[in-house]
Amino acid sequence: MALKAEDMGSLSFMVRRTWLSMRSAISVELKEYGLTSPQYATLLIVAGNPGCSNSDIARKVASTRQAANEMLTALEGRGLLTRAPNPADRRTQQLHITDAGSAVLAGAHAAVQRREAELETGFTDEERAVVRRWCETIGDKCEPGEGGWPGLGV
Amino acid sequence: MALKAEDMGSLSFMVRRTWLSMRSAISVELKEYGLTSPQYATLLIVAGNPGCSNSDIARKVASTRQAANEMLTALEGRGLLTRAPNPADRRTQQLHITDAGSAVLAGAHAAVQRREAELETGFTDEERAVVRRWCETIGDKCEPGEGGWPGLGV
DNA sequence: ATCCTATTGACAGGTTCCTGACAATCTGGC
DNA sequence: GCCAGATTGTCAGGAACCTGTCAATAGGAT
Repeated sequence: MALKAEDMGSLSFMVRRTWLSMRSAISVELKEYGLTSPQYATLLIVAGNPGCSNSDIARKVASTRQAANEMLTALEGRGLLTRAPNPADRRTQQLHITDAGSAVLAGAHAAVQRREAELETGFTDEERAVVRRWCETIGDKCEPGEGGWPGLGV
Repeated sequence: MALKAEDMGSLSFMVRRTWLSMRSAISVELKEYGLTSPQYATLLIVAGNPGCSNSDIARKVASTRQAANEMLTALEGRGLLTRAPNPADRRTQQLHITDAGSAVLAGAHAAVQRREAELETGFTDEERAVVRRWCETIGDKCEPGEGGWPGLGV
């Protein structure tokens, strides 16, 4: 089935709108945990990658070191994660989630998983796989320079 | 093929990263037109919907009236679009793209279409259709209240 | 040992989003 | 005609992104 011209208004427009919609919907779920979508995602990454750095976070979400820094500063300020100097590299800080952070994340994660599962009902495993491959591939191609990402997973 | 648990870190995380990546890549293309991705998308909507309102823009991109207002204020300030009172509804303003806006948009659109076509190489028409339907459906389900969007197209 | 390039985290200022609130207006029900 | 609820655009303040810049550090080449 060929796509109509007007369906191709803009790919990035389509993705942006999907993101803004999901962010709003997920924010409703996260509100009771005092988190926003980006904060939740950041805690998820740190929990899954103990010892990772500010730059690692920025790379994983395809944002800037500055944006990651601000996010981490706020989460550290709330006691949800800690930053410690990396003895092996004095430029770098190592991130670890705190007990408080883990507790918040556990509840938030369940809520987000439930809501996202709802959103994706009606799609087959194959369709879901196509979407994931599309997102990963497109994201890779957007990266400046060679090679891919450190993986789609958090 | 069943998806692995770790592939399901978070759907919204995946979409967010795709958006941030595309935004960055498209910004490179738009730079010479003095536009950002959101500005480009807004001009595209106004060009395709002469007379639409601030709230129409907000709905079409799934953002807030305030966000749309700020975007439009900036574009109006640069002479790329105009706002005029709507004689049929004194609450509402009608948006129209200017000649300067159309000129900028024409060049920008060609550049974005080219780059987005590059990004999507390697995907079949069917796969592209799956992604579009996924985005539209997910976005619809995120909307509070009943019914769908005013359409995916701009 | 020196030097160059790259990387890191942070600062400053700007853009793009948000929530909450408000006044003006519209619309439908009574 | 009146009124209640909804809609619109805007204000104010905050969160999440960005670019450009800088100092400190790492690592490889010489």
